[in-house]
Amino acid sequence: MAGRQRKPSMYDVAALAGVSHQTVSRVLNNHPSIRETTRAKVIRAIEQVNYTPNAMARALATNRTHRIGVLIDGAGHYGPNTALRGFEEAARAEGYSVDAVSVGETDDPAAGVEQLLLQGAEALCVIAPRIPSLESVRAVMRDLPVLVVTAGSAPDRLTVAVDQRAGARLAVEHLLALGHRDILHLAGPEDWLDALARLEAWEQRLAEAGLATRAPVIGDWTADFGYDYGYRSPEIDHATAIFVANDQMALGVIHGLHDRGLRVPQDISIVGFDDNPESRHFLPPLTTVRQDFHALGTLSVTQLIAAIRGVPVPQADLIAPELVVRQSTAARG
Amino acid sequence: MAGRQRKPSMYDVAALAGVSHQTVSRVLNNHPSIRETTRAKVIRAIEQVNYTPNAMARALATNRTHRIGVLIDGAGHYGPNTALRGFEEAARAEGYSVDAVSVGETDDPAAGVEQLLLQGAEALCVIAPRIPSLESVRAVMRDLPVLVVTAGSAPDRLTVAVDQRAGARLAVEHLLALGHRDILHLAGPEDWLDALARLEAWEQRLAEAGLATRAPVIGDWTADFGYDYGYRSPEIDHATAIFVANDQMALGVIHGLHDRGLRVPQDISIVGFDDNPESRHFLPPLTTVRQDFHALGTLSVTQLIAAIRGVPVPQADLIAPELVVRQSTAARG
DNA sequence: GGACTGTTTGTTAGCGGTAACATTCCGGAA
DNA sequence: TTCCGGAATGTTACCGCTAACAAACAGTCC
Repeated sequence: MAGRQRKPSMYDVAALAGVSHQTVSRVLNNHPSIRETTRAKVIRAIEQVNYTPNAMARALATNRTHRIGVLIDGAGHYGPNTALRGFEEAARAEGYSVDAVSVGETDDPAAGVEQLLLQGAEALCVIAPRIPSLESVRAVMRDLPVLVVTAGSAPDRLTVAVDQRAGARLAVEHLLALGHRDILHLAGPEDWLDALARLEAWEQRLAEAGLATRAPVIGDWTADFGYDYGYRSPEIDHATAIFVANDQMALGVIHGLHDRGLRVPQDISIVGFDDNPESRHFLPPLTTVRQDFHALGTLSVTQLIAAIRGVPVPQADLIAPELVVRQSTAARG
Repeated sequence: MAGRQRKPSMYDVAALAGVSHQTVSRVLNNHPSIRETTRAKVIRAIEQVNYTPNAMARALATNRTHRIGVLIDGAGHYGPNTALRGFEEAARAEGYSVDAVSVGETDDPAAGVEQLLLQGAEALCVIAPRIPSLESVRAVMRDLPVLVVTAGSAPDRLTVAVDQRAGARLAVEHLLALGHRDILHLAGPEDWLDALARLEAWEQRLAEAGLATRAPVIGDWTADFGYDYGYRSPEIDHATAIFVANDQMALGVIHGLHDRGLRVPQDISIVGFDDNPESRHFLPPLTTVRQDFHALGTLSVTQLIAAIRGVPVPQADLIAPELVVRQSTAARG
């Protein structure tokens, strides 16, 4: 009801400068045919009344909001959060503002999408998506550009991703090269595409090496889960290495193994995924697969803005991940 | 120029339902005097054309955006990020959307504030502020409600905070009780109010105990910095305990001490601050001070919305932090 | 039956911009 | 001087909604 205090409008500026409101508009939009003296007058008036344009009114008139919606899963985790920061930064540099909605396990992603549309998003970006998020976005794909930041094939939509499969293979190959033959996998939640890709690549690489794989354990990304797994899981007794789907769980696994009386890497090797800034300071420092999350965000903006403009976008190559070898892995004892 | 595809408006709905556009508006806003049959007709029409209201137009007409701006420092860190999630969640529940701008070390916070205002924020929240952010917000305090999530006194503005001083005292007292007398402090950046509060409380508590304090080292919140400090700092030779300003740095410190040949807690005790979800899985698990960041965000929303409505807001009490004792601290050897 | 309620609906005028068209201004060519 | 054409400015309409007022339509009461 109340309404905030009214701010000066173009008409106030126009009156003060002795011109029409449209002239003020032209000055603001750098229209070519404005006399230099007029422009100066207007600018002075703008400063005098401390005018700022009203983005809502402009959006209404132009039918352009310059706003990009981001639906983000697991915003509390390092990877998604870092990607979001990169996205935000790049978008701002291009004159777009971003409207981010984070969806948790229990939230309905469709509600998030709806909110983004209500706020007038011109395009949508889905970061680190779980399958439900993907589906809730499918319905709007014909109305506006949608980009998904994730592994997984995508014939119909835009995608930007670090190559999860390649990353997982790097991890497994590293362990194979060290002589490990019984390599377990502690996976991420099964409704996360990235988790799925890592799991599949692990299975596949082991199959290629002619090794049997045991059923992976499905975790929840948290260190707590990792601890439980490391402390209790019976299968660990027979294995010499574990490929863990993210660094946080890996930290927990190391802790759990420690409490169980197993030493890393002497008794068992651990490889993580992501390369969080903290991972190099675990005890022992964690061998892991680095992904450039920030670049992910930046690249997403490039693609989405091209799509908004209607420019044909070359489907970006997958970003290559990188193996970082530290002390949590060693040759099979 | 281009403009997205035009979506159906109230007029389209009105025409289809055979009523005036204003009646449609009334249905949408739950105006009391609408005949039930009419409401049904309108709702059916809304569904038929798949109408969604245009938030920009509504904002223009009402001069209300229902948007809250958040300026966030250190969005990459656990604490601020978690607070932001809590804030976002609570705001959405109240029917507000949040526009978050994250400012890094090098960014100009004033630019962030300006963007938030341009987007029509009705109120501003500053999370985990460094001093420059606070100053850039001071200028707009008379135009709209501003709330700062931080320690530090605040006669003029709204504040919500975990009691940093109390937290730091808990940490120091714990160490004193264990018999430590030479307690170092690795602080956060000096332009962070929270870091400052922790540092001052450390100094003060030691002074009260009649103990001398050595000049604290100023860190940057990162584990890398903590490692360097733990590995190299000469003063550590004389100390038996270190109070570290956050958990990430504490992780690095433990690593650095380890590489230096010092054992935690046998040779030296470590207390952190924040209680990140990972901290209980450090080796050794970290004794630290827990802050409820999520509650911080929720509480902020409550206060800001009250302020927007013009309701007098009782200045909230400081949220009490909690000491979590784990294995990184032990009685003085 | 007519004036008097209150409920339900319609009409009109903005909110603050931009787009499209109309107009004025000006220097140069005829 | 007159006329022309582009540059500079003004006018009007409209984007999609809400607020304020006006109108129509009951039902009540005397």
